[in-house]
Amino acid sequence: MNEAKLKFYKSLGLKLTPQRLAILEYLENNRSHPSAEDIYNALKPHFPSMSFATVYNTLEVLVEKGLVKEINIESNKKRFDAFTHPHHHFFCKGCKKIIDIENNQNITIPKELKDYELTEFQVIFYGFCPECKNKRGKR
Amino acid sequence: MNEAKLKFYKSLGLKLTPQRLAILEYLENNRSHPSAEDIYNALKPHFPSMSFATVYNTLEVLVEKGLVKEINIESNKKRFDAFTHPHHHFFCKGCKKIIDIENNQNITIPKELKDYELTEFQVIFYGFCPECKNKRGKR
DNA sequence: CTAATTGCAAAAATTTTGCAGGACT
DNA sequence: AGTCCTGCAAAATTTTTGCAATTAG
Repeated sequence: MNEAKLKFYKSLGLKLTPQRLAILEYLENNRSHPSAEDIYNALKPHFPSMSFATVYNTLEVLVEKGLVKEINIESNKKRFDAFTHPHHHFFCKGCKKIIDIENNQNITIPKELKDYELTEFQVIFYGFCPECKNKRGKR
Repeated sequence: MNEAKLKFYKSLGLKLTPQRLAILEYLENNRSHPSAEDIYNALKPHFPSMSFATVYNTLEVLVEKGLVKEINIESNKKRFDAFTHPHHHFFCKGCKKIIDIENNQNITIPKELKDYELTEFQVIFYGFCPECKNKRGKR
């Protein structure tokens, strides 16, 4: 991670512990939208003493600071995304893969939300990726 | 529940136990997108012996048969919706309320999904409902 | 009558919490 | 040095499972 980024993180009041940096870096280099467990498993070899609590604590802080987004698509499992520009997602119902969709979508703000405060929206596409589509065969 | 509906449910090969009927009816008369626990709590007074397993089993069957949809918006909690026509949702980050959005949205199918099987999509709007908006005050 | 469904209790999966010791600034 | 962070273990939350007893068709 470069100097500028380090400074930026410090400016948010974050202590830059090795574990925290590793989690951030892992997320930034990884567009697979990993779960807390994925992150834990990936980093465990490098930080044998690291605990789940640290992963969860760190993710919570990163989400608070807006550096990471929480994705709730897969049932009962949070997944995390360090790509924070507005974008959409495709969820494969077979292998649970999530891919980023960067198309612009022309969303109409519903009149029902007139008196609401709207902070963001996203489109989620569901279906089967090419591999899973083939595995299930024709129907 | 009327005759025609009962016949329809039977035609799907579903045994119509009192618990199952109560769950279905509760969902059909309720657009709050309840969780399994909400359903359990609502029906407990009428079926003191009913267990969580029954609620979960029933919901699973109803989802399989396409009578109910599972909604994964709130982190780590499944919610259920008997309104199965395609529609969108608003999620209040304050009180966790989910409301239906029935606007048509002109979604562009992304070219990234060319070789994918697309089964459905939905737009999720996030923000604060009028009550929660006021509670948090201006910022 | 038979297979499907229920209820119970235990287990699984994921996330949260309290606290003591340790590390970052 | 002081505060924030880590690691551990226990708890909390939600969902799933195994199995014996019951019930709908």
